[in-house]
Amino acid sequence: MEYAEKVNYSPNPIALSLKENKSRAIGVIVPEIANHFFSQAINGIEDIANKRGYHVVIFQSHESYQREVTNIQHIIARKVDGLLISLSGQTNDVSHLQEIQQKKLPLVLFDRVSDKIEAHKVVADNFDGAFKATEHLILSGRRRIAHITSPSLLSITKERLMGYQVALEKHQIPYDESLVKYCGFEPEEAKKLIFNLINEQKPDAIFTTSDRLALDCFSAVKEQGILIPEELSFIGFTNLKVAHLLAPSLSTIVQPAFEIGQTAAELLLDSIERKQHHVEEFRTIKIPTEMVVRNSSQILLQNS
Amino acid sequence: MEYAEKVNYSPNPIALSLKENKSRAIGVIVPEIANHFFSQAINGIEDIANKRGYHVVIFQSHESYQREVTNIQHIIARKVDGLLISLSGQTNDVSHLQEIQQKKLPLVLFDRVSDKIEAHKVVADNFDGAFKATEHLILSGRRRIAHITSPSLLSITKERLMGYQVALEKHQIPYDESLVKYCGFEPEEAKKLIFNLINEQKPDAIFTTSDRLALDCFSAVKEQGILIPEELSFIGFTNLKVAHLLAPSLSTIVQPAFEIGQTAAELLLDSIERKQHHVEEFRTIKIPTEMVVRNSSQILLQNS
DNA sequence: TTGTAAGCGTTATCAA
DNA sequence: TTGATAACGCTTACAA
Repeated sequence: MEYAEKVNYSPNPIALSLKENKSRAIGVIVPEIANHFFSQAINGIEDIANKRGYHVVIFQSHESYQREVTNIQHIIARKVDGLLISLSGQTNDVSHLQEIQQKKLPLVLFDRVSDKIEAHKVVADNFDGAFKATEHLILSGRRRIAHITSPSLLSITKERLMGYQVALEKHQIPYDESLVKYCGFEPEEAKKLIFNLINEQKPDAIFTTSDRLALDCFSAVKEQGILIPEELSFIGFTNLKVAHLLAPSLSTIVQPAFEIGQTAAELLLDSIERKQHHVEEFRTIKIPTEMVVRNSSQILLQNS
Repeated sequence: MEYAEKVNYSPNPIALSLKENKSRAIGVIVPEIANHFFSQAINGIEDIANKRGYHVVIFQSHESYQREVTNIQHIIARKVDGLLISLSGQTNDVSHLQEIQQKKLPLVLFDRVSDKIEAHKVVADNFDGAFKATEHLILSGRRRIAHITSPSLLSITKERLMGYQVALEKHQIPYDESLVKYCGFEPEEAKKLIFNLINEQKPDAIFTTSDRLALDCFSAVKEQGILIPEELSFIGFTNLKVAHLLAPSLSTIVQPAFEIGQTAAELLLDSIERKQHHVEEFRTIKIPTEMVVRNSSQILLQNS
C-alpha cells in the first residue's frame, strides 16, 4: 500500500475492464453535435457520467439512418456499458436498437424516441409546450397559425403537432393541413418552403420548432419586407439571447436540454449498475418545458 | 475463418487494448462543448478519428484550470492513445501538459495554445483575421475602434490584439489602451463592461472576438438606443446566419473551426501511429480565416 | 500446417 | 495473514 502510494500507482483501467467485463464508458449517439440542443444535452450527460465515474464516448449520426446503424455496430464492438441515443431524422426501423437490447446492453432513448421499441425514454413535454405556444398565439388574436416543423417520422414532430392541433380544437379553429409544413435538414429546403408558405397561405402567425427554422423564417420575412410583429406573429427558437435581439418581445418555450441529458444519464447508469439484479420496468420520463413570455404574441419553441 | 464469419465474431477491443497497450481512443479537452466553435471543432476531430478507426472521448474544463488538471489525470488513467486540448481561460501554468509529454503521450494543442510548451499546435490565423477586420473598419472611416476580447491569458487574445494594433499602426492611428477591454465568461461581466465602454469611450466601431460578446454588444447598443450601423460600426461573431439577421450588411471573419479540428486530429493520429519510429519535430499549423464582406463597414470575427 | 503457451494488468480464490 | 494461481480475450512466437 505504501509502496503503491510511493510510486503513484493507479490501476490500469483496460486490464480492469477485461477482468470485470465492463468499461465504465457509456456511448452517446446524437444526430449532430454542433447543435445547441444536443450539445447542451451532452453537457448534462457528461455532468452525471463524470460524477459517477463514467466516461462519455460520442458518436454522430448526421441525421442519417445508415450512419446510425454503423454507429451502433461500433458501439457494440467497443463494449461500452450502456447507450444513450437520440434518433436521426431518417430513422424509422429500430431493429438496430433491438439488437442492442438482445445483447443486454442498457439503453435509454432521449428527446427523439420511438414507439416501436420498449426502453427507458426521456423526453421534453412537447405536447404541452406546443399546446401552450399555440394557445398563446390564439389568445393574442391570431387565427391562421402556420406550423413549420421537423421531419414527420420524428416523435418530437408528432407530439408537437398534436399539441398544436388540440389547442386549435379547444378554441374552435379548424385544422388546416396546408398550414403545416415538414422540413428536412437541407439548407435550401427550408427557405423555399417558408417563402411559399408565407406567400400562398398568408398566415398571421408562425410556430416553428427549431433554431434553424425560426432563423429561416426571420430571413424570409425580412427579405419579403413583412414587418415583425405587426403582420406576422412568431415563432420557434433555441437561444434566448439571440431571440431577444431579433425581436425584443419574443416569447419562448424553453426546452430543458441539460435536464434531459442529466435524467437520461441517471437512468442509464442506474440501469447499468443493477443490471444483473432484476428485470426492470421501462420508464418514460417527461421533463416539463417552460414558457418565457415577453409581453407579446410572439412565441418561441426551442430546438430540437 | 469461416467459423468466425458464421458466429459473427468480432475481436474484443478491450483485450486487444490490453495486449497491444493502446486503446484506439483519443481524448479531447475543450473549455465548453455547448459552444459553436468547439462543437464544430469536435465535429472535425470526429470526422478524421472515425475515418481512421479511432474513438473520441470528450472532456470539458468549463473554463476552469482546476477541472482541466483533473481532466488530464483522468485522461492519463484512461490510457487514451493521444490528447487534443484547447486551453481553459484560466490556464497559465502548463505543467499538467508537460506531464502528458513525459508519459510519452502524443499531444496536440488547438485554437487556444501556449508558448510555454513545445508541442504540435493548430490555430486559426488570428493575427491576420484581426488585422483584416480592423483595417476594414479603418478603411470605412472609423477611428475610435474599440476591441472587446477574451481573457488576456489566452493565445487567441494576444494574437488578435496584435493584429488590431498593427492595423492601427499601419494607418497611423494611435493605440488607445482604454478602448481595449478583456472580458471573462461570467454572464453579467460583459454587459457592464460594454455599457461603460460605450458611454465613457464613445467608440465609433467595436471589434469583438466571440459570439457572446458580439451579442452582448448588440444588446447594449439597442438598449441604449444607438443606431446600427450609423453611429457604431461592428463587430465579432460566429453564426453567419444569425449575424445576417441582426444586421444584414454585417461582415464576418469566419473561423475555420471544422478545419482546425480535422487538422489537429490528423496531426495527432500521425503522431500516434509513428510514435516509436523517431523523434518528430513539433509543428505549428495556421489555418487561414476568411473575410465575408457584406458591403458595409461592419465586421464580425468568429468565435472563440 | 496446426497447435500450444506466454503475457498484457487485474482481482478473486484458494492454499499454505 | 500472506502468497501463489487462474481467468478475462487476444496475439505472437515457437514447437510439433
